[in-house]
Amino acid sequence: MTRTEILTEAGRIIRDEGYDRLTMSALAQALGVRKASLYYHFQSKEEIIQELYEHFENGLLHLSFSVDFSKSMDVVMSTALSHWKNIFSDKENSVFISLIEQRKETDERAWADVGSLYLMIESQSEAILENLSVSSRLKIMNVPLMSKMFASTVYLMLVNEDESIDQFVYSFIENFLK
Amino acid sequence: MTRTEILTEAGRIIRDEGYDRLTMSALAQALGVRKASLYYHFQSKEEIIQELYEHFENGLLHLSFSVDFSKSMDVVMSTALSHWKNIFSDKENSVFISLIEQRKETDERAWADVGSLYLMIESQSEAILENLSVSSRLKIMNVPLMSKMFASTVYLMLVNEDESIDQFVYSFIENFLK
Amino acid sequence: MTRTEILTEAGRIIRDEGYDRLTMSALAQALGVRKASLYYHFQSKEEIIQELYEHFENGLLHLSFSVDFSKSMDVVMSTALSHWKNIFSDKENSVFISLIEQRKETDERAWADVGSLYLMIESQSEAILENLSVSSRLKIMNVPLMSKMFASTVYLMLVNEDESIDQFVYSFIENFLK
Amino acid sequence: MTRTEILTEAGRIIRDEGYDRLTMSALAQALGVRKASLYYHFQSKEEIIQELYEHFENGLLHLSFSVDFSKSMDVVMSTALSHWKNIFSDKENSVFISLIEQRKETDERAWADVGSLYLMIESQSEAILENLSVSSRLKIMNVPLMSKMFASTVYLMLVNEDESIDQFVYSFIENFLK
DNA sequence: AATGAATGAGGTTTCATTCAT
DNA sequence: AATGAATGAAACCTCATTCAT
Repeated sequence: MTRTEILTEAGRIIRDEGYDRLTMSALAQALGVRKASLYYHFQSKEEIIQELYEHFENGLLHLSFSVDFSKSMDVVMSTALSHWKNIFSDKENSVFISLIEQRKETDERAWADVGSLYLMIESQSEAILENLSVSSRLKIMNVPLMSKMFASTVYLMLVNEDESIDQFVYSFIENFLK
Repeated sequence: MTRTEILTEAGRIIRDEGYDRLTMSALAQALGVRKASLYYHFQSKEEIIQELYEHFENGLLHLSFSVDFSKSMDVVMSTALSHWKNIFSDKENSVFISLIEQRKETDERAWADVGSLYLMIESQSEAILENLSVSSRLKIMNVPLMSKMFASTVYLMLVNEDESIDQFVYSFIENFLK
Repeated sequence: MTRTEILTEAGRIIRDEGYDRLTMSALAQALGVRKASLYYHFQSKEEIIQELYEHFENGLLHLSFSVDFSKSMDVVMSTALSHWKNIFSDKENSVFISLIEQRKETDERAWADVGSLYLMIESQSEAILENLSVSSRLKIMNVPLMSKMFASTVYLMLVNEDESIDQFVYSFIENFLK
Repeated sequence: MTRTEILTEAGRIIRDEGYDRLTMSALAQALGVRKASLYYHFQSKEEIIQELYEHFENGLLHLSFSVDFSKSMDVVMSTALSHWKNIFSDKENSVFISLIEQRKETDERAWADVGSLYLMIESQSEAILENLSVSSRLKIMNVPLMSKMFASTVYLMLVNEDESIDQFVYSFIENFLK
């Protein structure tokens, strides 16, 4: 059993059964190991949780994302959407998102991470819309305003695993494409 | 001590200290009462929580909201915004919102309530935008799309107590007012 | 089960089985009660121990002791000896003495109490010897010096339950009686 | 890492942090080694402790001590005092003394060792006082009695690291020197 | 000579709950 | 209407020890 295996299982429990079901007993049992063994790898339950945060903060929140703006608007938007959907449906990331959504009201770190996650979507949205607008492919006047609205919608749908997100994005394209 | 007093204090703890800090001990102590006394009023902790849900589902989620569309668009939107802000900043409601946000990943009822809450905002937004659009006061073509985006943004800002919500709404008005 | 009963049993365990055998499990079992019940009466194990200290500090260390110096030297010394022996053989006090002797190297409070206990013996010894000396019944020149030596010997014998303490005191009287 | 290094560090922990802080984990960590490594050198924690006892019983308690009684009383006493102070302040011995003082109520071996240690002081004191008395340099009649008192005082002061021990011995000399 | 990994036993504490009063 | 007292279950954690490598 490695640190990573423990973290993975801990994440799985948090996402599938809920944060408050993550107990050292449950974790040990799920790993087919005795409780005490967990303490060989981690000093405390808290350390496990902090490591989960760290792991994902260093990964998910620092993902870079490049778009080829020479492509048509359809393609640009589809690419972005795929990118986001992949991020949010990725097994590992979904653990993190579940964690911070459950803990954001209680744990300042989670709260900050929720903010960062939203900001990631918003800033990427703005970059895309800005570019498309500048290249006169979008009939949008107030880009920052539109970006905020677009990002909010996308963010909410991603977090809630709302499957109609594709439909929304296509609608958006249709409506604002010049 | 009444059922209501217990519920109020339980809500306060959930909102101010977090759901997992709501223990029968903490609740009793906060009420200046012994633990056992709580069981005179409620059969279990679960009953307290379910009652909290019920109380707010019957109140907050069924709030009706009427707008006087004879007023100018500014006034209509301002009124709606005030209405929403009042709802979300209301002490009692903030308890509920905090509860469902903390429990939505774990508790199906909370998940459903989060959905309902969002829907409330969305349907009211749509009604307003629809009306303003029909009366030609808004330059919006696709009202459902715009409503979704508007509602998502407003909802996120309300939940996060983002104080720039006024600014957002005014920007929106400026941009889409004919 | 009362607080006092718990304290009594805790003391008994410390004295008879050793400080490190005082566990909440052992204590509960000895009292015919479940572990959790102890926490109704005390917030923590530490609280039990501090209460043991307090109980005895307020009792044993503040014992007043009056001697009738009109009696003969034999009687005065016998009385003092009985007084001390009673104190040290008293069941409750022996618990405290055992506690502080076991903890004095680890726990500052115990260390201070050991000091106080010795001082009690020393100051009472000095008072007695001083009086007997002033009334010319003792052939002692340097009373403080002699008191210190006498008190040290008595203290060590009391703590170690050395049964030859009577013999020592009688020897002392014989030797220094005018 | 040698057996001796382990014993030294174990002793250091006992003296500086207290017997109950001596855990195999703490010991290993202090030695910059993994827990399991300790079991290469010792079969058990108990073996470490027994070895500590043995080591010091064979050393400290069997120390011989010779005095040159041709010197003046001042010198004889000063020499004895230095001898004792050196023993008790010696780093290695202080470990042992701390150990037996902490364990004497719990561990019979410690109890016996405390007795032996005291006896060492007492018998050496008696030898000195006897000699000085026989050679008419002390105005002491009952040497055994005086020795016991002197030894008790010295012992207590040594164990408690009472720095006024010099003052006490000088007072004693002044008072009983012929 | 050392250690990575695991573990059984047991430690303190918290929790929701019960029940006689 | 309230509570004093108790409790089973389970939480987190520590400890000495083992064993294959």
